[in-house]
Amino acid sequence: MAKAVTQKDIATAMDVHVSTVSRALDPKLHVSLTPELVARIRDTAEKMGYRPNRLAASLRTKRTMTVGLMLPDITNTIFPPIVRGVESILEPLGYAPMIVNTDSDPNRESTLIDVLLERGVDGIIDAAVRRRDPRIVELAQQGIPVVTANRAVDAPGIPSVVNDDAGGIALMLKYLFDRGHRRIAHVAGPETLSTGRMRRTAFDATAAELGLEIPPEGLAAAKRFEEEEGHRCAEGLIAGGWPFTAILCANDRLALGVLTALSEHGLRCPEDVSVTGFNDIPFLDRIPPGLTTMRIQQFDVGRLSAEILVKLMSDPSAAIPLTTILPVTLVERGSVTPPPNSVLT
Amino acid sequence: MAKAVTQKDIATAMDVHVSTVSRALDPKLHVSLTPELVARIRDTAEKMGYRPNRLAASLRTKRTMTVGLMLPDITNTIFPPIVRGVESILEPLGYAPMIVNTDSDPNRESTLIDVLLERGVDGIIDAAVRRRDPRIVELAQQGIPVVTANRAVDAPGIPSVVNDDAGGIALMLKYLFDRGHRRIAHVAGPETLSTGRMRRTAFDATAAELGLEIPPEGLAAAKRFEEEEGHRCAEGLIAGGWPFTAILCANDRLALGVLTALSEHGLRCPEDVSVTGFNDIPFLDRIPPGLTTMRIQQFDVGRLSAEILVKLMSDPSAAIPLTTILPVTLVERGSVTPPPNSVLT
DNA sequence: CCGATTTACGCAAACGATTGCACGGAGCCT
DNA sequence: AGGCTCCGTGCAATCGTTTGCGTAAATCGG
Repeated sequence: MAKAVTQKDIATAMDVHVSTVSRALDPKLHVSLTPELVARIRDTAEKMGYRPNRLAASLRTKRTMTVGLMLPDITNTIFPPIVRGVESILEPLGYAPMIVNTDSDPNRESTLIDVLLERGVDGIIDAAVRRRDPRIVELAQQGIPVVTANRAVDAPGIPSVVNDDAGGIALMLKYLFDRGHRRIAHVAGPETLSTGRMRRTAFDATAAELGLEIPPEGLAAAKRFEEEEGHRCAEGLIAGGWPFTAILCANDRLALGVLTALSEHGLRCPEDVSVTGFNDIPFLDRIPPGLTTMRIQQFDVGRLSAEILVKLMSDPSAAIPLTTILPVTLVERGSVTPPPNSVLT
Repeated sequence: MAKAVTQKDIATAMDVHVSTVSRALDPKLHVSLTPELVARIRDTAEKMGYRPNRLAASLRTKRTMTVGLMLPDITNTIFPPIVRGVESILEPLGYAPMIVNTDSDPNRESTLIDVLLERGVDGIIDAAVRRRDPRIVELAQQGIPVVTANRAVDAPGIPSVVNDDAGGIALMLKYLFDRGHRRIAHVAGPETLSTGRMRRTAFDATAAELGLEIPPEGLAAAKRFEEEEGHRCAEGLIAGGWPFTAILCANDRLALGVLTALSEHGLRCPEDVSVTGFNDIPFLDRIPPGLTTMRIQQFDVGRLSAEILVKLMSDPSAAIPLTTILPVTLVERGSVTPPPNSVLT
């Protein structure tokens, strides 16, 4: 930083007190000042190229106008839209997000929380939260504004903005059922994440509701939401020997891994096996056979969680919706057809 | 923030002066202190749950240990890896990046620079820079450490880390040439970006070198690096009537748009027209027919620009490589074959 | 026209950490 | 043994803004 112009410089230049300058520059003008003086101060400030020093202000006010945004990994395509959604609310209000990537590592997560705290963030949006996440719960209890995005923590009390995981899976399973599938396998996500858990639970519940008997060989659980895990799980399902006609996957990346595994085994999708995903990640429409999936609204997840955080930061005791669930929509593509020997056809 | 423990609290608790505490907590111990005292101070600090207040320190030292990272749009898949590369260098050194998205809008860019400056960033990595970008040049001249990533500005003096755009295009064009293509069209990127310009220039130069005559109808220029623009340009090329056998695109997204347009016109890739891209974005390998493209090393672009910025920040007069060019590698996939009536076949 | 408000601004103390300088005491040299 | 050096620590200013309080001058009511 070069020769920074300070309020004091303006004050001496105009022969008024620095506090007067500070008040004149206050956008909301909390104190009565001659409009004429305010105008003069403001434009000499402009002329002198004054740029407020937020650090000094923050030191005094205890507010940095910064919020921490915790992500598992920004290179995962579902997160950038969340970032933009958060930004869309925060930026106009003068807040700036400070983004960190936890790599889904609890140790890193803890370290990064410290980093955010040292920098004095006014609040945290956590999109990397795990179902059991004592550290973040502790923060919330200490009164630090926290909201989780895309995922939720098991402990109550922390506001979250999530997608309708349960509803989406139920809808998808029924969709497959309606098309004649009865032996439907499931590649579940990590049990440690609310998304993985919710979707798995919804699958089980809906299967029961539909009177489907899914044997253990029809269920596989991924350790991470990654293609390789989808691949591995599909291998397991195939090896299991249960003659499934469809595989409902907990997310798109798992489904992509599943598709790879199927084709390696000479199984075609959708002719031999139908496959479905969840999220509708970018470019999915261009990847054959066109994965039928559940579209989620990531931008809105970011937007709403930022809105809630802002409320929380301005009034810690405000009435806040504890859980906000965003609707999902089924997008049909080419990866689902009636099963080979459908009961319907 | 709750009841923050300060150095003064530690000082009174231990009956020493706050300056002593400050010195004891200094990781590099600039001043001689009894090791035993240092140890005692450090662990009572630990016990009391002391967390340094970086704001206060920054106010005094004029260093925030924060760097601005300017991106056009984080949802564009080539940028997240840059972010991670930057982070890989900065985080261990105690720096935190502050990410902003310019949406390629010069006004937003200028506003966001102010935001970064107000927050006192120690330096800026600009991956959103345009060829003509007076504001960023001005900053650099004022002595603010700046390095551009992935792109460069036309004015000299600002260090940049870029991919071998020229070499990559030359290689790609020769690759097509070697496979028998002689009528090769080009969908160029925006002239306002160094990447668009460099690639276009390299195309022209290499074509000349190979003795290819590319008529105006064989050249189209996209306004943005987006699918729709690729589509539009392809329409133009087709309408132009020049019987090209291949289209070399300035980047993958343009190429994807081109592919769409071709298929809309009943032209198959690669049977009727070969197409190539640049960047090798995620999932490209799974999109038919498998785009042959130039892989760039985005993580390293981020990593190296951060390394250079750090050097620049610690010693403004250090000898810095002004232009760092990273190698690119051709990845062959299915979108290129010899032309229908190849001179070679 | 005088006392009570209100208005418009100055004063100075914070916020928490850093750092040049001062200073008392211990150890060294001659 | 006296003076000098150096070592370890305290003192106080400083970074740039904000804000409670104080106080002159302006305004108002009667």
